[in-house]
Amino acid sequence: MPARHRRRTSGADGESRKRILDAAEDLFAARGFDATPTAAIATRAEVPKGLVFYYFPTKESILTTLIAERPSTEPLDDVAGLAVTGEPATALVNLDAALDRGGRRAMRTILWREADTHPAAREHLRTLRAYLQNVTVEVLRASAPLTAPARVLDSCATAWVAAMLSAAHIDRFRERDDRIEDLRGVARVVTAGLGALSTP
Amino acid sequence: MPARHRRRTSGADGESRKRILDAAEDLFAARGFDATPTAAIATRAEVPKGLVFYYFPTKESILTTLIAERPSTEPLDDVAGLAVTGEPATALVNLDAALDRGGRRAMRTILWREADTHPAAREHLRTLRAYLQNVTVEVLRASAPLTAPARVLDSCATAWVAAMLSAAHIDRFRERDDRIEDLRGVARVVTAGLGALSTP
Amino acid sequence: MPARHRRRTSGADGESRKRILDAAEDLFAARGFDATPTAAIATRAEVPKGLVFYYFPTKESILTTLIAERPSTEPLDDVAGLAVTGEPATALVNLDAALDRGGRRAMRTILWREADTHPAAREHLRTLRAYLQNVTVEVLRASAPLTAPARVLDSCATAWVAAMLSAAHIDRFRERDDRIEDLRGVARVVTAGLGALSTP
Amino acid sequence: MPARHRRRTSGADGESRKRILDAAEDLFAARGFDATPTAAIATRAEVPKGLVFYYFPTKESILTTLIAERPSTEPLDDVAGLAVTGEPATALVNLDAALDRGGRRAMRTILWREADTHPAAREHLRTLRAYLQNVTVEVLRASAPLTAPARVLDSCATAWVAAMLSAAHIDRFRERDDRIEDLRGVARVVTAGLGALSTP
DNA sequence: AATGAATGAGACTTCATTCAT
DNA sequence: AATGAATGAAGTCTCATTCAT
Repeated sequence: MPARHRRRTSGADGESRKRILDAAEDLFAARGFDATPTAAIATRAEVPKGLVFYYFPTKESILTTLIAERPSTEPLDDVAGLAVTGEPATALVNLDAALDRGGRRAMRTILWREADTHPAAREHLRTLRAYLQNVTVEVLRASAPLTAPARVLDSCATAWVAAMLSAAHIDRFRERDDRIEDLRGVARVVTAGLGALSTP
Repeated sequence: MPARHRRRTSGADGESRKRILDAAEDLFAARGFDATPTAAIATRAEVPKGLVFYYFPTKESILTTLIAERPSTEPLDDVAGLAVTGEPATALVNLDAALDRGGRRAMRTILWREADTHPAAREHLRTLRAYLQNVTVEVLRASAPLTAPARVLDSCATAWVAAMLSAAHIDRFRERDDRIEDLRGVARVVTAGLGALSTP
Repeated sequence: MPARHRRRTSGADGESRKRILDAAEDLFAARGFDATPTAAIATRAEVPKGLVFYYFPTKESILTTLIAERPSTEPLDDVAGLAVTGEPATALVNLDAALDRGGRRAMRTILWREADTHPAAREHLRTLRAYLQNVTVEVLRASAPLTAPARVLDSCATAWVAAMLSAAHIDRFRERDDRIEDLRGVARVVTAGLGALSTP
Repeated sequence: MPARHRRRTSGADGESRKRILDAAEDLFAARGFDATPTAAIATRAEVPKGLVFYYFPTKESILTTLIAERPSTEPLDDVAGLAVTGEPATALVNLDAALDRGGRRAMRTILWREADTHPAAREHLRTLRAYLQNVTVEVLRASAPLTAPARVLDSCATAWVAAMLSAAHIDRFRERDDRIEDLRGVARVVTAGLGALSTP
């Protein structure tokens, strides 16, 4: 006997809509988009099946909405605050922590998994990468004592972004502590490299 | 009008089996496992639908077989040969090229996409990562003129592996040339860092 | 040209579900469970194929539901009323007629055919047999003038139940009239035996 | 890797044929005809799949052959020997034992299960029933001291055949000992009835 | 705005049977 | 006489989506 959904007096408007998106985010991340039936989304959201299609014309549009409305990383409002003058390595690690704090783990999983198939995800990823690169350059510039050529700064940022993304995505099955320890080491190497390639 | 398959008298042995695996590899990489119907595999392999299940009891087992039989990266038989004494940055870039040459791009795409859902893929990825880390350490040791503490070498390798994987996987939608240019820069930073953190 | 089903707005509640069970009952009885495609059930029920699985998650569950919901024999509400004092043979024949009237022929066919393979059917059959045995004992006790030892009554009931089941199941391919004629003879023998083994 | 069947030097001719029939008999009895794939028959017979169709043009013909060649009950060669003058009840129980000894349990299971769908099985069952009826009459006539009218003898035989078939088929899920105990009781009732309805 | 029965295309898989060797 | 790869029709089941209420 299917659990009747008592006519939800829709506390705040759009309450159901949010529940649907929440459910979809969880399920898409856990099983993948293709392997998630809309019926499962409705069940987990505790709304009737029909309501899903009332809010979203297609299953695809649930994904699109998720990508559009739920940032994988909140824009950092105080990049300068992350800098630690004279200790760029610490600053980099801070940056990773701040980004990790701000974002939605599930959304990142979804974005990468679906990037091959859904242009919106691909596009989002491109933007994200560029943003990370810029922020990293900023943090390094504000923290490193020396002047480095733009190209060197860029390469350092590329290395660090790769390390962060690797830790978050590729190494997502490893223990969190191990990943952070690895990141510290990489930060040291990158900033040492930055120092060596800068003019005093 | 369905293309009748004239009874293919198994020209070479295992010919059909190979065709099926080839087709699956291509399609899984292009659309993802879930989005690839077994019928599409049969069509692309130019074998009748039933034959797919003659060789592989389930769709899942096609994926498992692919992961077991088709290495994402051939083991490098001459790691030492990649070293360039005194020029570790060049050596690193060589390493990336060698790995890229040896492996199957499609398999890598598949492995990462399905890692969340298929344990076999996850396991394979773990092994791959460890292998890359080891090889990178070897190459650096053989190329760098100075003695670096093990921890530093490890961190450098971690950084480089992250860069290679990033370039191959995360940045797979960018132009190939751009990615290689980026890798060169990262190699320079990493080796500079290695030098700075080593004892002369 | 596939018969489009105009969207049947569930006239009476559970209407479609009943149609599906009806169709399944007929077809399972006629061809057997294994030989009945779910598509045939849908066609006969005049519902779209998908609806069958909306109501029943698996084909097996259609059978289980049938066994659970559709009695092969209605419980007799007036056993005493079947008794004919002094004429136990007549009473026995009455009993058979009453049971035959109350029950669903198709369900019995299904139950016996699937008993080897479906535990639910086997269990149901066991219960049915015990019920028939009890009812027969009651009818005999109420109709026979003499006092018979419990063991004798039991054996008479066993004989009669065997005869009824044989007539209904094993001899189901013979003419109905022949079977009834046979039953009358058996009733006479059994009650004569009962008389002979009773104390006056 | 499929178990290669070493080219059986076909010890006695028809060895494979027998193995196939044996396997089919077991499997049809256990799972039913429809639920038994020809591949399973080949596997259990330890012959290659193709060989099944070398000996039998269709799956159906395996069943037909089984029914034609493998009697569910061997014809009793010494019916008279079963009689026990003056103790018809004992004689009846002897008869059941003799029949049970002679026959193939599996074949009986198959025959009843497939009777609804396969005419050959139905026909065989009809013949079997008639045979049992005749033999029972013979045994009773040879054992009972009194002369009974033919109709009474017939009814007694019908009752006994029903009891035997019930015990063998309908009660096949009960304990064997219980069934035999029941049969003894029924034999007593039937012979008592026979006595009561006979003229001295 | 909300609901859940209804719909049918299509997915994976099974299997009797064929046939070149 | 024997073999096992090949074939395709058909079966069970899933699911996005529609729609009357």
